[in-house]
Amino acid sequence: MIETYLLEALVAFKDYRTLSAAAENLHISQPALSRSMQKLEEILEVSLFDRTKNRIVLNETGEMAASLARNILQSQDEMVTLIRNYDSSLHTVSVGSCAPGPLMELGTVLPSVFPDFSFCSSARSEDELISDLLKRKYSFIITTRNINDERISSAFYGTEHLFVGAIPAHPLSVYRDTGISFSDVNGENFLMFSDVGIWHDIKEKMMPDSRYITQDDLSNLSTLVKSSSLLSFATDLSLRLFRGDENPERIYIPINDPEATVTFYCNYLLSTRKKLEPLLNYLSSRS
Amino acid sequence: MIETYLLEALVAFKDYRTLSAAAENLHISQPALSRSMQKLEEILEVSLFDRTKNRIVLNETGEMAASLARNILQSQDEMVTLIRNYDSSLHTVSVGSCAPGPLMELGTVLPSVFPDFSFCSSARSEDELISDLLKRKYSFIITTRNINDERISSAFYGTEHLFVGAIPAHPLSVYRDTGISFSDVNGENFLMFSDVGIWHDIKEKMMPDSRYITQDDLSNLSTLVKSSSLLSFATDLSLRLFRGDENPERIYIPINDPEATVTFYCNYLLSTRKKLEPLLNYLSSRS
DNA sequence: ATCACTTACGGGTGACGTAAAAATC
DNA sequence: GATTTTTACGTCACCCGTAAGTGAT
Repeated sequence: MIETYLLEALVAFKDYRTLSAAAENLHISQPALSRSMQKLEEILEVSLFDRTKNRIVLNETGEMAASLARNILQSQDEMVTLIRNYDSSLHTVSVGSCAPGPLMELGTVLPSVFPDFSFCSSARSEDELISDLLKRKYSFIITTRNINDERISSAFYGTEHLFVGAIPAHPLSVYRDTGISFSDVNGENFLMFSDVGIWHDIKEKMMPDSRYITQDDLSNLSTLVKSSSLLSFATDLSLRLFRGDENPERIYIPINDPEATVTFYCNYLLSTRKKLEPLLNYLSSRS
Repeated sequence: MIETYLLEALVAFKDYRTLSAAAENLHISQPALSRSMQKLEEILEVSLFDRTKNRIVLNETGEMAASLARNILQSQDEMVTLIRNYDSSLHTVSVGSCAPGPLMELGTVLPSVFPDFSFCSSARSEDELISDLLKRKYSFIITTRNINDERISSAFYGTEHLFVGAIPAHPLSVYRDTGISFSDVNGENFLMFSDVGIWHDIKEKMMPDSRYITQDDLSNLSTLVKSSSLLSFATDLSLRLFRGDENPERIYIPINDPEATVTFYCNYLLSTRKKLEPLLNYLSSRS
C-alpha cells in the first residue's frame, strides 16, 4: 500500500515543478523528496519521471499519477471533515441560516427543544448552506426556498417582514399604520447590521440608490441608532425578540412591497429526521 | 494527513471485530494495532470506539469512519491499477475479445500494424471487457455490439460464421454446400475448444440438448478431432487461419441460422484514437 | 559560479514486538 | 483458565537532514 506522504510529495512536485521548490514547500529537505519519488516509482513498478542529469520532469504516466493522487488526497480531506462533522452532529445541534432573524429566534427556542446545542452564524449563499448541510456541518439550515435534493427534506419555518425604523419627528412616521414602499425611501441613508444574509440582496435590488452604514456588532449598532436621526431597519422577528430593550424613541413603519416579506423553510437531511423530530413538532405546532 | 496504514488498520478492525483477530490478519502484533487506533483517534480529534476494560467496539462515528476509509483504500487500489495500466498502454497494444476468432486473427495482423504489442485472452462477459477497457487494461476490445458510452468509440471489425466439422462418412456431409440448421445437430455430441467466449452462449441457446466435450489446449483438441468421428466446430476465421494444417479428412458444413453469424466491433477509448489509427486504417481498408 | 538532482552517511523519530498487568467470560 | 485490551519498555526500521559529488545553465 502507498503511504499518504508519498502522494503528497508527488502532488507537491507536480505543483512546483522542481524538487527543490516542492521540498521547500513541504518543509523537508530536497534529497528527502528525491528519495520519496524514487520510492514511489519502486512501489508502483512504473517510472514516473524523465530524468536528465540535473533535471527531473513528470512523464506522461507521472502526470496522470499525480492527478489521481490529488484526487485521493482530496477524498481524504473530505473524509476527515465528514467524520468530524458527523461526530459533532451526535453531540450538538447546529444551525445555518440565510438570514439572522430565524437564527436569533432559534437561539431562544432551541435550548428548550434540545438538551445541548451549538450555534452557527449565517453563511453567505444558500448554495454554501446546502453543501455544508450535506457534509453535516449543520444539523439543519434555514433557506428561502424548498431544496430539490432527494437526500433533503423541508418544512415551513415562518415568515419575516421588513420595517423601516425612524425617529418620531421623521416625515415618514405618519405612515406607521398604512406602510410605505421601498421606492419611498430609496436614496435615504440607513444604519444597519452588516450580516443580514439574504436581506442584503433585497435592499440592493429594491433601494440601489441608498447608502448603508453598516455595523457588525449588534449592541454597538443599537447605541448608534439611539443617538441618530438616520433611518434604520427592523423586522417583525427582531421587534418581537428585542421587545423591552427597544428604543421608545423610534417608530417602525412597515414596507408593503412583496419583496419585504420573506418566507423561510427549514431543511434537513432525511437521515437525521428522527433526531430533529422535536424541532419539527414544534414548527408544525406553531403554524 | 492520515497515513494509509492507519486506514488499513481501521478497516481491518471493522472487518474482524476484535483487535487480536484484525492484528493477526494484518500480520502485526495486537498492541501495535491498539496503538494505531489510539493514534487515529488523536489525529481525527474524535473518539471512534466504545471501550470497556477488555472490549473495544466501533461507535457510530467509528462505523462511518471505517466505511469512508474503505472507500479511500479502494480508490487507492484503483489508482494503482490505473497507473500501471496507463504506463503499459504506452508501451504495448493489448486486446480483449468476447471470442477467440478475432483474437487469433489479430495475432497475425497486429505485429505488422504495431511495432510491439502484447496479447490477452478473451474475457468472459462484454461488461468485464468494457470495464477493463475503461481502466486501460486493454488498448481496444472486440465485442458484438456497439457500446453506448461517450468515452468509447466503435468501428466495424468483421463477421464470423459457424461451421460444423464432420468426417466425410457422416450422413450430414451431403449438406456441405447447402448448409444445415442448429436444430439438425441439436442432441449430437461435439468436441470443442473450451474458451470460445460468446459462442458458448450461442450453442447453449441453440443446441441445449447436445453434450460438449471441451478441451482447453488447441493442439490437443486438434489431435483429438483427427482421431474421432464426433462432430466438431469451426468458423470461417479459424478455417482461414489454419488453412494448411487443417484435417483433410474433415468436411465443414455451414450453419444457416442467423445466430450462426456474429458481427464484431472494435471499441477503443476516444482518447487513444491517435495511437490506434494504424489499426483503424487497416480495418477500414479491409472492408 | 549557481542551480538542480543523486548518492552517501549518520541520527532520531516512531512503529513494532515482547512482556506484563488488568479485566471479563 | 482463556481471551482481550492496555501500558511499559527496548529495538529496529526508515525517513530525514547534512554533506559531497556530478552535470547543466
